[in-house]
Amino acid sequence: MPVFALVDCNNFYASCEKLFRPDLKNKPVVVLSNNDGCVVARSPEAKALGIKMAVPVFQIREELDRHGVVTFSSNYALYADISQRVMSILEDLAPRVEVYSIDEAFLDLTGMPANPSLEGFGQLLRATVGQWTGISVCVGIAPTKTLAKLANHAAKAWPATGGVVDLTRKERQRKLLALLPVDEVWGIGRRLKARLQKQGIHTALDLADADPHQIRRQFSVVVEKTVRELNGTACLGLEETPATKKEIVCSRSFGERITDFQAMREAISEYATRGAEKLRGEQRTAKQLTVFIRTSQFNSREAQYSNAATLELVIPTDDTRSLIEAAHRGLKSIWKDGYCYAKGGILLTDFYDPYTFQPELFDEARDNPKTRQLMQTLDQINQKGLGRVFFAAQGIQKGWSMKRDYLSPAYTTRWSDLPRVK
DNA sequence: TCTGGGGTCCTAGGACCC
DNA sequence: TCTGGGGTCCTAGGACCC
Repeated sequence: MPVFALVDCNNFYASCEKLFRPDLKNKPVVVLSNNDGCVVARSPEAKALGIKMAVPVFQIREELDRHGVVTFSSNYALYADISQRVMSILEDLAPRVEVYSIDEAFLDLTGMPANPSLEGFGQLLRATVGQWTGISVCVGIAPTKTLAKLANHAAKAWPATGGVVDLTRKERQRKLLALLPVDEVWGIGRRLKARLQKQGIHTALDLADADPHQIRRQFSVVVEKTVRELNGTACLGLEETPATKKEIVCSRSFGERITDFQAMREAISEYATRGAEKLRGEQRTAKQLTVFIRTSQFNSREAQYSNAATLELVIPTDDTRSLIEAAHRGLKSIWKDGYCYAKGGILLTDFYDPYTFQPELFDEARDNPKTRQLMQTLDQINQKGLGRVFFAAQGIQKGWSMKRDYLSPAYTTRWSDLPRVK
């Protein structure tokens, strides 16, 4: 029987911020999304105050102030760095690891001796990660990934479990499933919940007991697999090597609304540049680029407009200049004056390996060793942080760039920001 | 005034082919 | 009168995840 463990960091972003601020111990802390828009992480103290996940900040500003909640803008570089430390500890302790997201990993514990118990092993993971990084994690153990997710949920919800739940036994599985609403199940979101409820399926156990064939007919193979996984049949395996990306998106809400073409052109150039960097990081080239712009979907009093243009490049490329140029052409074709734009971005698709693309006979091949060298040099300079080199099209003023009013220092990635011990 | 960003997978329907 | 059927590829849209 396969055995999976899901290790999930508790309140990850909020915990990262607290690591370097001992003065915030026992204080409520929240972390905001890009642009300081919504709440995306809460410390236990903030949860206890009843602050909800994903709520727009402007709606609870007064509440945050009243309770002295400390707010942080997302500091992605910091979280990624801490995440790496946690993951490398897991990789040392477990035979096979799938890094599933910035704050969770699946482990394959199949064949692991039951002595010390699986639960004991879970405790070892918790203790080691806690001691070496200061991040607290919970562990769920079960014969399928979907059940391991639920076990982890239980470990978080009930402190009496000591942060580890072993759900390898059938009776325990059914006992837990009966307690959980169906939308706690991995893969069941808002829409599916509503549709399932119409059929009298309310708890995770109801879903486990549904007929898989009928579920497939009425919903999809995905939901069918979920039903089987809830019954202990593993349909999803451990994926150690990350699948190669099929698309890359760079998109942001603007700090201030954009109304003039020149500013939008700068923003789109910036996204095309970021996209090209990501592409080179993945060692891929792209043959398609989509530009999109939109007004705010939340403001019903403003005139609404949203549009996208997809361009085919002559040859697949990772050259920032070609991608900026294509993005400009696309933007020009969809731009309309007179709207207050709230968001824009680019999407790269149709990927190839560099060097392996066969151009058509008359394609003009701009992709040559010199371009490649130029881009490499550019990336190296920017990685070293020697004062960023950038394209004039990206602009200098950047009134549209995102709001990050409560950003913490780069404690772990910038020398000048290292925390001091007095 | 102020509402995230980056992904994946599946399905249905149309175009096209033999 | 009666106008195939099956396969593949593409795209748009829906749903979900963290």
